[in-house]
Amino acid sequence: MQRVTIAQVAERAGVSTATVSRVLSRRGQVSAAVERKVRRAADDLGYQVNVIARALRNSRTDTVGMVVPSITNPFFTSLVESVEHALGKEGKELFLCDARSDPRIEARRLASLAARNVDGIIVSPSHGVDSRPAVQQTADRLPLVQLDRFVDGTTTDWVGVDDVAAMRQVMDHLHDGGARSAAFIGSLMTHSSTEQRFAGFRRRAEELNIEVKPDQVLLGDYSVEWGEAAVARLIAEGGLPDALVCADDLIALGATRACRAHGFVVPQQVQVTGYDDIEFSRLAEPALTTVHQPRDRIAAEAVRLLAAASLAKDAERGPHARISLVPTLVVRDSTRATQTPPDRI
Amino acid sequence: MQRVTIAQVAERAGVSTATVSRVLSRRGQVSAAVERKVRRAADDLGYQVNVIARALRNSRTDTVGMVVPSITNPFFTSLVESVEHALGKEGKELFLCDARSDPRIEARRLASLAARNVDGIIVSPSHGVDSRPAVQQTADRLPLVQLDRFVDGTTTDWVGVDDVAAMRQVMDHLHDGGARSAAFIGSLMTHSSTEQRFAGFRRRAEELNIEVKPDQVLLGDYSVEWGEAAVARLIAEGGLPDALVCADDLIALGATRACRAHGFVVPQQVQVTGYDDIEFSRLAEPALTTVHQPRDRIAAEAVRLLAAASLAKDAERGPHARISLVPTLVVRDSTRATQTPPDRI
DNA sequence: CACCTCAATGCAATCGATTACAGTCGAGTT
DNA sequence: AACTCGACTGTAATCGATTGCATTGAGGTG
Repeated sequence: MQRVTIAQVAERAGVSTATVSRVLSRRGQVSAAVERKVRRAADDLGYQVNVIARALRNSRTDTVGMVVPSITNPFFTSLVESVEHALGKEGKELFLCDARSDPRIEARRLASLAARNVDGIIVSPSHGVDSRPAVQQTADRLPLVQLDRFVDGTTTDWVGVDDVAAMRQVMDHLHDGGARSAAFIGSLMTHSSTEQRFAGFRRRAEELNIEVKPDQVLLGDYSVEWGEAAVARLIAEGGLPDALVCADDLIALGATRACRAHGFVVPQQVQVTGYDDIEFSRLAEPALTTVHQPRDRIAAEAVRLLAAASLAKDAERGPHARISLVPTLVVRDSTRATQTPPDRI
Repeated sequence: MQRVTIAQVAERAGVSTATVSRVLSRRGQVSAAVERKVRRAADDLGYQVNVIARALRNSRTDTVGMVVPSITNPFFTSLVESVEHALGKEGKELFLCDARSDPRIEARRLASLAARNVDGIIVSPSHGVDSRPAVQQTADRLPLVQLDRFVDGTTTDWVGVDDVAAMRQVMDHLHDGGARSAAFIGSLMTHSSTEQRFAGFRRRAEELNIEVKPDQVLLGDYSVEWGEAAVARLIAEGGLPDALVCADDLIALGATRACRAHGFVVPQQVQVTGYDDIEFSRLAEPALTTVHQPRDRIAAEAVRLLAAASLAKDAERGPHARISLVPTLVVRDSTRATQTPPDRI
């Protein structure tokens, strides 16, 4: 159970700990003969560096921390996977934390990551406002990149997609399919992502002359249940519009399900769109039209930014980057294809 | 950017580092006046312990490592969430790793966790045989609990569900619904979970006199795609049996989808069952009948075992525990309820 | 042959927090 | 008054790996 230390390897090889360290970390000059002896001894004893001790000395851990609002949301899960993959190429590891969509838990996680001397942090903040203190404070102490969502009024690097451009594509597509009225189902405006998506939705709706009744903008949270509840409410309060634009796929899946449960045919009577392109969106009945986020690109950019920030020490930190990538619309069966003759033109 | 150390706090408070440490870690006697001074100084400077240094000294990190085959599989994701929750109550944190279903990556992760001095490891091994060396080796060095799946021939603690009992429930239910023949769609027999589930399936099928054609046992992997492919193959090779018993929900979702795509009505013409009860199983069309795993219980037991193992030092490690919990069948719409008169009796 | 250079190696300090041990001091005992 | 006890506090060692500086010695130069 007790671990093998560098001192034991040194003794066995008949050299000093300094030499062992030089061999094992490939720094400094060591004669071939000694190198062989040391490696031999290390292998025999099954030596493994103590990452903790090394980290203390080097104040580098080769570990990046990541905090997401919810690990059960498939979008974040696959984002995490992409990030881990990107980090792997740099020989770094990922320390993943779930904030349970609670800014207080999020703050604890961030503090804990900082205390662990991670080399940098990637965070998708849980709340557009309440997450600010913790995020800003953490960003002051070490490299930090916000992903997908961002906190209002913070100055850190950010990588995400252009929600407004995405919504323009969605609306154009729905319009092509004959939609003349639409509802928006999102989360409370406490996430930048909902804000942006709603802004894009509203602007393009106006331009295309698609009607959006004030009481058909429903805000809850990112969950299947909320999608179901929102549709139930719409139906109870006067019926469905031509299209339901949802701020994420979970909501859209719930919405679709509720439509069908209430006897509405998707997409003939109501078109439904999602956002994120999680795996299950393709399995729904009907398969969901949604916005595909380029997760690998997002992850790669985030990792690149972190690496850059680690190099540029304190003083010389330049202005922060805001990288927004262009997402693509994935047309499936929950909307009407352009070819389909619209119902009422 | 540079961190505040205990020495700076000590200087500011006009005491020694020892005293500061005693105050901050609530150990040893310190007069009220001094305590106040120290806390004051610590707050003023925004002191935060350096977890790395503490870990080096104490050789405890209050961190548990967890390795799962795939973080994109919703079952594991929710298991992770449960574990994190259970650990939180003990003031411990979770370091999560994804093995990408590859025993080699898994081995690297395990080694890396050990090098980081985690206090214990929870692993759901990727492979029933190839994972052995790494798992056993790691278990020899620190407390380790296997979750859900386990590796053949290892002697470590394990927590999971009684797959055989679960399959008995599944088969009884299908039989009640009139099934007289069935196919099994699972992963290759490289996971203990598939093995156990198949064993339970086969045994109960015999007892109930349900026909299982040898070529209707299809083994692939835990994925939606495989479920789809397997059904396509069954149809091509002579048609579907009365029931499709799937080793997990992803497979079942794919299978259901394929059935419908080929014009088979579920559950009237084919009954389908899953395993795990992931969230999306309830959203499928039709909603999936599946086996619910008591994730919170599993997680709690695992955490308890780890804590126990950490206490009992080396020598006195008793025999290893194998805890199997009883899962429950969740009947939804992809099978025929008992009441429904079977088609052909 | 005296002296210099440079590769190879060892010594010891260092990272930051914890803690065994020792010293100080005031109050209580005899 | 001398002594004991215990509450506080400080000194310094410790965890394990890394690294600046010093040392050694072989080979080269004038």
